[in-house]
Amino acid sequence: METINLNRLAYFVAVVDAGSFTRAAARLGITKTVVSQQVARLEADLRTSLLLRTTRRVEPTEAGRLLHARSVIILREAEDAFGEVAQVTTNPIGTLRIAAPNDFGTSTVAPLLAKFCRTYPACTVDLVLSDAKIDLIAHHIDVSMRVGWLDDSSQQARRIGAFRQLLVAAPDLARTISADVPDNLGQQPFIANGALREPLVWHFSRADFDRRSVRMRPAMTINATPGVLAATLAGGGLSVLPDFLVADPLQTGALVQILPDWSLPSGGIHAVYPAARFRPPKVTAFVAMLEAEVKRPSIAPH
Amino acid sequence: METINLNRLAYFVAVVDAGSFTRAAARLGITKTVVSQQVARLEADLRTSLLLRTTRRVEPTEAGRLLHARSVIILREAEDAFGEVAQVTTNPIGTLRIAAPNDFGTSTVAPLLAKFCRTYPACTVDLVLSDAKIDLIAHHIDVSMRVGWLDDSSQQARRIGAFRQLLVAAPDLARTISADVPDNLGQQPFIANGALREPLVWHFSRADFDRRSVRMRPAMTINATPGVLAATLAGGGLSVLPDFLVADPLQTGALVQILPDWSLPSGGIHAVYPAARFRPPKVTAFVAMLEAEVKRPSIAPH
DNA sequence: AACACTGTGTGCTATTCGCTTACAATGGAG
DNA sequence: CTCCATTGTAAGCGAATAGCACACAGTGTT
Repeated sequence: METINLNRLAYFVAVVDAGSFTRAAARLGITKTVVSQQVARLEADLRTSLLLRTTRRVEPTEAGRLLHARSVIILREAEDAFGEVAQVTTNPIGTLRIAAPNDFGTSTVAPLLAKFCRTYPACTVDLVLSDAKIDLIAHHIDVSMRVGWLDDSSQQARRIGAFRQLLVAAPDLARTISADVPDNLGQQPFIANGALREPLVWHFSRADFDRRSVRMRPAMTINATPGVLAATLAGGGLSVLPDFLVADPLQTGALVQILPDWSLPSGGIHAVYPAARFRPPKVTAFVAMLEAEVKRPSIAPH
Repeated sequence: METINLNRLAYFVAVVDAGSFTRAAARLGITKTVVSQQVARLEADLRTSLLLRTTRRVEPTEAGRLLHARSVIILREAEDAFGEVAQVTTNPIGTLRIAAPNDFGTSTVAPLLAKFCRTYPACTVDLVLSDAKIDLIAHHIDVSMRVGWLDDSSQQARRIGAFRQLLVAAPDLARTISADVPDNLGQQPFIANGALREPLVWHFSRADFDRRSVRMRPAMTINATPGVLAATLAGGGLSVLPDFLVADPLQTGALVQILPDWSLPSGGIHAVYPAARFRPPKVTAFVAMLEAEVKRPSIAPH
């Protein structure tokens, strides 16, 4: 069957409800000519007279009454549907699926979710922790947190903060290190992070001009950052860890920063969105909250 | 709120159902370009992304899933509504409201209704008997039977038959009338029909050239034709009655035709429709059946 | 009988629909 | 890893449609 123009239903219903083409046109904000024409076309499409017109009165035929009753329902449902969509597009509401790497997700994102759910009670959150790069669209991810360095990607991303990488060790081990330049660090036991692209070579810099590259000697390799942290806390060796993971241990003294005058390359914290024309408010709200959290002084670069 | 183009819902739903713009376009019989554009406009209207597109996969967003679920319902309801209307427009179905004058309605229309309802079981009939000319539209009349002579009217009419007017009397009275020309009929007792425009002056004609006009002398005036018939059967006088009313009495001998060589003006039997572009099949079916009935030899002009 | 008002027919313009062509992106095959 | 088929989108174009202003015929009221 050929498809029928649904928009004309609204015109037709308006005429029946108003009991007049003129009033319907006024209500719709268009000319009565158009209303007359559109209804006539609807009748032509259906090959039915829907309205019997006098210059004085407009009465629906049996078919007209029938169609009117059903069209009213249809139009109200459509309006409801659009209203519901409008809710989603204007308010933070619905299910927010966040992807994050295990370390950052556990240390920073997960603690924030409680506050987020409290602030936006209409939102439900799904946090998907995974260090693998997953297909945002296939997994219905609204926003993916990426920590480190973005490879070229067509997806839309926004840098919401940065993190420093800190060379740390347990206090007992740290005491044995007296050097104030990175050159000889290769002799120290090092816990390599197998999740990084280049876990062993580190580029130190100081005061914008002093640069040293050091190749570490791995005492052990662990392929997940939280594992590296645990081994480091246990005194297994030096390691390079992001600030957001070691902020607490450093404050409590469970870890000590080695060579604090030297810095390692900083990485970015990014929110990556699937390619979409419009961003749902739930996503914007969450990213804003996370950005504020990330920029809190406790883990901000000094 | 501004109105949203409902037609685009069909495009959007087709894409979600097909899981691909290309397949949706094929199914809709249009180009994928159009589908892409229409969905994009729908998204612009709603200021929401409904679909996340890859060249490989199309996934609906949360808003998209929401809208899809509701749109499917809306579209199916619309299709149902159109189907129901199509029923009414293609089959004799629904309520048929017929207006007819008391005499013709009682003598001819009413007896036919049983057959009509049997032939078209999906039809219900409302027969409105009234000698007054009523507003077809205001009373939701589908077809009005008019017997006699149509005055100028903008409404659509169709002549489905004719009737003769017969000068009749009860047999006892008829025996006292020996004249074979109408000239002296004015001396006979006459039962005038007050429902006619000119109840007393009658124009007789014979053989295409012999014409006489006679003014009758009313022994009584009755303003409803069935009453005139009753009084005539009782021997109250001569009267002029339509053939469809006196067919039976003439056959049984309860009435006798006076001056059978002379004819009185014939009138038409008309079906008058309210002004409408399309005629419902129930109306067409009824008028056809009535026309066949009217043209049956028993009451056809000789 | 004059009049206000209704719905419709008629030109006319702006927007939209739909097609063809061209192109960037993506995932699979070799 | 490269080639290639396929997908969705952009651009340009012609046709159909929506919408307007205007004029007009019919109808009920004053």
